[in-house]
Amino acid sequence: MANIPDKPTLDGIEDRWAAQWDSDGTYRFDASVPREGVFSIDTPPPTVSGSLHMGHVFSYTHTDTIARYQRMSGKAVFYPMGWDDNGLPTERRVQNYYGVRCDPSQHYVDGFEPPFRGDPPKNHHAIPISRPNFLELCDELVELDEQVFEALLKRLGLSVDWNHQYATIDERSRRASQRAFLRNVTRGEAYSQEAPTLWDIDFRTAVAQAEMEDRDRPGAYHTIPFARSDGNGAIEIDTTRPELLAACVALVAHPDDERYQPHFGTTVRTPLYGVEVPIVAHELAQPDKGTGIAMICTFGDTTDVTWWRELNLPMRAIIGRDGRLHADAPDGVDPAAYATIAGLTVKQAQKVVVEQLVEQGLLIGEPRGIQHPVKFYERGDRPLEIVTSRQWYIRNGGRDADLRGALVSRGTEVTWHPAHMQHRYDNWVEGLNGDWLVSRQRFFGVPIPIWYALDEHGEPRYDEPLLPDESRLPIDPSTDAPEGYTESQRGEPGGFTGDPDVFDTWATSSLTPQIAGGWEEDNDLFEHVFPMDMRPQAHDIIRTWLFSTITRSHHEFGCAPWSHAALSGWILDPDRKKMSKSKGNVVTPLDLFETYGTDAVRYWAGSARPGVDTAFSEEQMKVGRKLANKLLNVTKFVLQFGAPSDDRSLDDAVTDPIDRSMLAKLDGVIDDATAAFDAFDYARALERTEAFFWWFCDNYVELVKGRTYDEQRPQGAESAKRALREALGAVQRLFAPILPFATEEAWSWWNDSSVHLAPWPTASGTAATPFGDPTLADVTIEVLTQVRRAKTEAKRSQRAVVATLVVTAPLTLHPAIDAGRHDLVDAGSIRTLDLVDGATLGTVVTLADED
RNA sequence: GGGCGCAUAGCUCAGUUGGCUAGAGCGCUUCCCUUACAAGGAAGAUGUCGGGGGUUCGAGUCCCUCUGCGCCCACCA
Repeated sequence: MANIPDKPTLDGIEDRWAAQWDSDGTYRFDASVPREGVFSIDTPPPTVSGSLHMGHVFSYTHTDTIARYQRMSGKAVFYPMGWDDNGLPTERRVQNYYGVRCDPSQHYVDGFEPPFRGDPPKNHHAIPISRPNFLELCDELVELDEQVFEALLKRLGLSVDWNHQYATIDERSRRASQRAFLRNVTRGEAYSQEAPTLWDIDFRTAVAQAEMEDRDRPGAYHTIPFARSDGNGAIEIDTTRPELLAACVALVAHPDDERYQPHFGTTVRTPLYGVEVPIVAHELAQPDKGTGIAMICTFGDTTDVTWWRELNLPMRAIIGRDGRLHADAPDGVDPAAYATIAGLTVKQAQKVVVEQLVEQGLLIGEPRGIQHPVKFYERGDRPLEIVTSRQWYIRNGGRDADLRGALVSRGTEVTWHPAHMQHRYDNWVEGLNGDWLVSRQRFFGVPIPIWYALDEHGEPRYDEPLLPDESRLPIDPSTDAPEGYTESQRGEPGGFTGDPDVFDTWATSSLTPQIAGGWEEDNDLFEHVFPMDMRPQAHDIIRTWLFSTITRSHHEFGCAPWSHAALSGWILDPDRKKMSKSKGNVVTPLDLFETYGTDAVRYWAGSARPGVDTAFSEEQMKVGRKLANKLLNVTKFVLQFGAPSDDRSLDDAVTDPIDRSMLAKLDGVIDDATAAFDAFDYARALERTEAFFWWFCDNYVELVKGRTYDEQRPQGAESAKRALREALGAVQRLFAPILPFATEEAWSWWNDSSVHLAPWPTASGTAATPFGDPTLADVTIEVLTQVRRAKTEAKRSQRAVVATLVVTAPLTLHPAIDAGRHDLVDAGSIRTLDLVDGATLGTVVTLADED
């Protein structure tokens, strides 16, 4: 037990207590507790690609309050920490940090030293290095970043068990990711397919539906005539992508469109290239768009893919993986005409094609500028193209109504906080239009653990992939050989080749409950924590992380991966706009921790209702600091009265009606806060606790402090001391989830063990006993308030003596006022108090003259 | 086009099954160095609960409708 300081302070308590919790193992998970006594959390692994920002502070605080409440409620809390260091963000950061870029054609250099470590000059050209060298640098930087993150999260006071950590690129994650995938393949839940795929031409990788977003971009309608093959005039189409004319395979109109019905089954010739293409009907064609008839290209957008597939149209692809037009003309296209655009970028080609159309009089009118939504990879800078490539997919219901229904149904096994977030999940799952593309043509990721046998011509046999035995995992098919082959057979006819791709980062992070829980690695642990109790996350990644995690759990275990999903909101600028990264980084979390104290920042976060977007507010942090400070001061004050002189039961010791009334009020607060935390509503628990706390400090303590000193009334003094300590202890514990540092500090002055391991308070039951009326004390306090008002209005000090106080009150209130009479006289410095009968509560205050 | 959320004091927000004159904090005004706290304390002013209609003895709360804002999703020629 520590001594009570003369001058309580919040300064420095974070480092002191964080170190203490570390050395005491305060938050260590006890894996011996049976599953029903465990509360397990599927902690979001932050992307380790920069710095922690206020969004992290906000949502991790919310989770931590729940973890702390559950721990105090007697649960063994499994609260691991993961790092998402796998994937593109890390690759980018490594490039920018070391001034290098990955070039798989380079050879490995032993002991390679990068040209820079941090901030290469702007004019520096990234030097190409081998894939293994690049991956080494990824590992190095990720290690550094994770140390910084861990320090900051400890400073935030997260009650994470730091013995349970993982990184999405570490060996255990790679093993889990590959194992889960191989099982998906074996059960037919994953497959590879050569198909048109959304493609980012800068990153040169395929992109999944979930990673795609719309951005408004300027474009222009070009009206172009297609000459009818029978020589009878032309059909005009509108297109925003004239550069794709060479890729045109058909024109399409709605089957009910009378304007075009006569033309279905006939053909036209493409301008410039002279390819004969059919006019076809499909209900996706919209009569009110443009001229009502569209050209189908392979491929301009995802609708083209649908048409191409459903109408069995030929392939005439012209866009390559680098975003440039293929060197050779596709089948049927006039090579001379195509040569003028071969090798150009999409943008350059459009310019050339439009010029050619104008020259040949094939552009009707002027191009009409519009703003229209264009599909982008969420991390990309140029519009997505669609190219054909072989990719791996995991079935997610996008092409199977039964599976889709099953996954929606899994969503109903989860309790959503707030409840309406489930709509977003349903909405997403029901709107899927393809399976989940998991392969990526990148470097820093979990390798796809597959080889392909090569036939006698050296061509891969994709229909018969070679799978490693699970005991070998993790493997890298680019350096490991499949069973039954030797490394010398790599790339040889009759030999094998490794799948060159890696998994999308979501393919691994969709397994966080499995990875953190020790799936197939520590079966005992896994049985104690899975399915998990809580998945906390932001609502913008319901369609990615949340959905993919449910999908993997559904395939592997046939259950939902957790019973609760807690969705946190966004941080908004004070002007209610979504907080931009740049702005969010101006005020760093560490600065705020230093300025206001960690508890104050947590108070701001904890004041936000679950799932509600919340304005960034330093004003709220100031209020939080005030609260934490008050808690220390009132603790010091209450404790200085000393411990009660005996160990009678609470019911026996607290005899004064005012004290019993206060405890009854406290009972209600404890019940409310407990119910709120059980419903994951930390904000409501905080609000109720806080309201009680200020009432306690401003009114109850002021009212009874005279009595605690009063040697004439030892029983009353004992009652007050005991009630004060009872309430203090409850309040400290009620605040502990939100303000872990200040409560621990205050608790340590009169307890030997951590407040965070103390039992969550329960109602004393005072409310059901004599004088256990929570409103009784309020009558006395109302009178006290009127006395205070009289002093304020008289511009006198609150210490001014009241010569006589006449209280008028209905008879029903007289017992309450008599009960508080002594305390009132003390607190108000009242010489004589007369109580008379009257219709309403009122007072006449006569102040004594000033000396 | 489909779905979801929000609208209460100048600002940020509570208001859980409908129930006394609608609450808190910040900000604002006045006063007080009072023995836990001046990074404090006491007191005070402030609202057509977005508009309209309905159910009810009674509606901020339930129903309908309109308006405004925000988010998610959608095949975007």
